[in-house]
Amino acid sequence: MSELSEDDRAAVSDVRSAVMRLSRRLRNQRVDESLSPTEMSVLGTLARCGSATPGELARKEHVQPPSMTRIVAMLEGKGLVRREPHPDDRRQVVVSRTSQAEAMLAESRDRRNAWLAELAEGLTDEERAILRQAAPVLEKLAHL
Amino acid sequence: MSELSEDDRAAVSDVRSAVMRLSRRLRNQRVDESLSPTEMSVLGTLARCGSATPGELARKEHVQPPSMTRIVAMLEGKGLVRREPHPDDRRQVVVSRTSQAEAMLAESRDRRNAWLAELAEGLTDEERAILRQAAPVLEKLAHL
DNA sequence: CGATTGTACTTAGCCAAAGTAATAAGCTAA
DNA sequence: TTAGCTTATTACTTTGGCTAAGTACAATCG
Repeated sequence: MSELSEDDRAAVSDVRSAVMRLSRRLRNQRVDESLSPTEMSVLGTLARCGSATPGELARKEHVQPPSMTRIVAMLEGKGLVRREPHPDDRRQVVVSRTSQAEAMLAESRDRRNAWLAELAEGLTDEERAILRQAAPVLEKLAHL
Repeated sequence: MSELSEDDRAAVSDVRSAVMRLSRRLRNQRVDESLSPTEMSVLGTLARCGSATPGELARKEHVQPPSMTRIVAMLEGKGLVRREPHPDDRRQVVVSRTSQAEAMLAESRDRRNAWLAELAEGLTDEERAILRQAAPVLEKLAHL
């Protein structure tokens, strides 16, 4: 395995504290009041995967199964997600988005523009470029 | 203000979900069992600033003053922080680290190496370079 | 000088989100 | 067929923020 430089150590330490602060702010300044960031994230995952069982979703989101059960129940209550019996295994459940969820996601994407624009004001073009590069790395880090 | 590209929008959206996932993992996989990431972050801030009042710390960490009061109380209870009266203004309090905190931080830094090394295995040199660049941008984003 | 207004921290109580433990139902393989 | 594993769920707890209200002190205005 590769050795870490002093700079790497400092960077990860900085990323760590920045991530904690950002996560707090994202919780408060969420664009859609009715959906927590995690619920939003689950809808995003479903957008990529099409459909999945609660267990799969829990693993992907790095959340315990009971939490995912709760999140799915919430989303189902809001009509954003459908729970269907698994064709082969009657223990399992298949979760998929409803058309209402797709409409909601589209609208939320629009509303997010205002917030993103405001956020982007504080960054230079160069910084935004760095962020574009960093997004997939953070994504990878989150799944490691 | 500058307009955002489609890529920028996608990047910020990805950063958002990655940050939420990472923050959850950081909460669980913390190196020191007895200290929450926020408490750790406060000690780090104190390491940079030397000493500060609870209000200053709350602003730096983007937390409400009552939360900081509780965090400082917790740290004081563990003997990691000292609360002294402000020399000029008897309303204020000056918080500073104890030598025990410095020892703790040093030990934690050592222990973090194992976790960092494991984490680094999954990243390429290029990705680590991106992370080094991204750290200050995330920091800036968290304070915007 | 005294009253009013403002500031800094604290206390008390609430809430959201995630975790653990225990349960129920269903699959699988000896 | 039964013993043991897996999946989802339910019930309860923990954590870590928040707001509102309270206390003590400072500063300012009449």
